[in-house]
Amino acid sequence: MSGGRGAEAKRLQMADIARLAGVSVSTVSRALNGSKLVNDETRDRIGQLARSLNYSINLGAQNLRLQKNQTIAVVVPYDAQSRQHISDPFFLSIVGSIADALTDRGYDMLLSRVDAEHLDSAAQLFDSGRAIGLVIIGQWRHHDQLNGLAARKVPLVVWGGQLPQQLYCSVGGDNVAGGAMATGHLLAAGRQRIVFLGDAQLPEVALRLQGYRQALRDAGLQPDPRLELPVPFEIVAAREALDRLCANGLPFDGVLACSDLLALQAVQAVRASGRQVPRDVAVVGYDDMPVATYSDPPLTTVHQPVGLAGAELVDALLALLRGDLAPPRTLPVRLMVRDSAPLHSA
Amino acid sequence: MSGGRGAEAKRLQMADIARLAGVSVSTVSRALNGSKLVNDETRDRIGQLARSLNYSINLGAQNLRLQKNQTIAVVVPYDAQSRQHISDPFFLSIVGSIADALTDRGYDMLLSRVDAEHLDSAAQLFDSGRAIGLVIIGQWRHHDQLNGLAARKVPLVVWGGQLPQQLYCSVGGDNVAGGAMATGHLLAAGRQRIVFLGDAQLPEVALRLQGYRQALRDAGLQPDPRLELPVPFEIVAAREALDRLCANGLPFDGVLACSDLLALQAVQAVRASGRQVPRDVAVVGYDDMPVATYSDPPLTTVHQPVGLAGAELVDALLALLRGDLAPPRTLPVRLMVRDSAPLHSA
DNA sequence: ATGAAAGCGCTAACAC
DNA sequence: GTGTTAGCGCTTTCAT
Repeated sequence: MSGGRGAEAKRLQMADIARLAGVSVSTVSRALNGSKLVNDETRDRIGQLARSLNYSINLGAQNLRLQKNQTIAVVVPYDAQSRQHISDPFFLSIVGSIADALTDRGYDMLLSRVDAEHLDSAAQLFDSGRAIGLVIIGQWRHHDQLNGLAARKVPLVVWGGQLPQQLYCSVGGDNVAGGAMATGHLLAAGRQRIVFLGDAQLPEVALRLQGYRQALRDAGLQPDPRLELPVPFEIVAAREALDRLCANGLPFDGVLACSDLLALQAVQAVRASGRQVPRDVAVVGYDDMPVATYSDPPLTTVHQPVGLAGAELVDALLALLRGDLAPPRTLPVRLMVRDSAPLHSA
Repeated sequence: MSGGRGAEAKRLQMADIARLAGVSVSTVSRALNGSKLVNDETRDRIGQLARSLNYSINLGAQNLRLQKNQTIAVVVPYDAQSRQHISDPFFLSIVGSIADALTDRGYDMLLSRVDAEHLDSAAQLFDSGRAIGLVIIGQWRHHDQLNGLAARKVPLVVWGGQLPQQLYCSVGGDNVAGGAMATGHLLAAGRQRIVFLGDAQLPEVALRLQGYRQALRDAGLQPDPRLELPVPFEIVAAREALDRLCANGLPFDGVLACSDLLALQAVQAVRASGRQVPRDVAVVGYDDMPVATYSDPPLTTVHQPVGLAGAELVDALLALLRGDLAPPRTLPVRLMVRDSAPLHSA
């Protein structure tokens, strides 16, 4: 044990059970694994004994011997520069969803954080045999690193957008459709100058931006680069950028934000500049986290299928591990229309 | 294209590196562990080789040999009856906080879900050597089971309330103070008939209820049992209970809810019954999740030190593992006053 | 400075 | 049916 001398009794092992039961270790092993080869009476007796002593087969040893392992690593990257912690409700929800899916399927989940600039360091979890596969939450700026891992045959699945030249399996919401849908809604509500909030260096955001631009063009409008604001996910910095936007006099009457929290910051910034939501500026969020339904105003937002996400990610990874093909998967999103951007403004 | 045939490529191991480097496994082992006994040149050469082949020491085998393990299990109980998943933002946040603390200290985190009615089944993670210690989120209805584990010397720390006759180490917010603080605030705001929302079978809730009652008595009021509503954490069922409360004609002008989401359900139920918040009914929440600052109205709520929680839980567990004493710890909470229950009503 | 060999706790041939 | 034995991939005496 790494620590724990203290009150710690030496851990019980199979040999102890064997001695107490008056049989050999093999018999105990067989008994505890429910082998038919062992006498019913003996098996029961050994089972009882083990249970009464809270003995449980050492999984480390068992895995080593059996060359198996049921652990999947779930990797939540963090921003090393801002020392940012896991906090965005969306990441946390998706972790919960994956935890449920893995539990249902009988796998263990190792939750791991890695520097977003070195996503490929996550491979160490696989190389060391710590986990048999990886679920990585987000591509961040390192599509290339993920491709590198896939080229090395590291079994991984990534929550994120589907990109050209992609060697790994991604599962994500339909970001292009989401961006287009949200923008289309704002346009239908009569908004013409729509701000896009999000760092397009992140693939998911880039795809949403693409949908946004397409929707504008479809409406005969020319995207205005000044309205595309590369705010970070980090809330405080985002707010500052928003305040600058509101202060600089550039007119806008709609906002499409790449997360609900970002959208709510936009609401506050707009209000701080003396305008109203949705009257003067309609705001659309992204993710549809619980906060969106309770906020003031409730957010029109693009719903991401978080509940499904865990199962899809896990099933794709398990397919990969079986040697099956796991094509990237784009999950449907839908627009939840609420008061921050109603269809018919008052 | 999602590459990845099955587990084809036989995993690299130390013997392979040894062969390629023309040395013995012992030397490779020493080299990779930075032993001074091996020639500098050889060590570097082996290091390079290993790195270039993405070889990483098999941790399962290493742990078995070294009798060590750096894995902590974090257990998030779930309600088996309602098949409820990890969803309350508070649980998710605290998991994030623990993940950060464990990462900082160099431990791995195994995220595990167990049936809340069988918390003691979490011990299996320890008995099987899967983890060297447990962090359990919440006592639920099974203080007794947790005591049982502690009596068995299972190294565990529990997020929850401090109870009499407690054999295990708990870390939690000051629930009595939180309940009293919130109630005192409502009283100071002139509210007299305050509903308490929460299932007092859960120790944390029971302690908050105790604080609530005490605050009432301190104000010369007699707690009215009809105002103590044992709503579940589960949102839909809670809402139904709230609607019934609003319908049954029992007058009340304040609400203390045991989570922010519960508080927001209360807001909606009150509004659905034709009354206003906070004018007719002031509402106080618990936890101070992000939703509380953005909601309509922003919630007055008891702030729990989630950021601290992870570090406190982990440090307590590590102390236990060192054989040190880990006394239960009650963390300070504070009231965040916002519009759902202002001090001075309009 | 390096190698051979024993063994961590377990399972699975292969005996009997 | 049950015991004996040989490893799973690694570290570490103990030799050299």
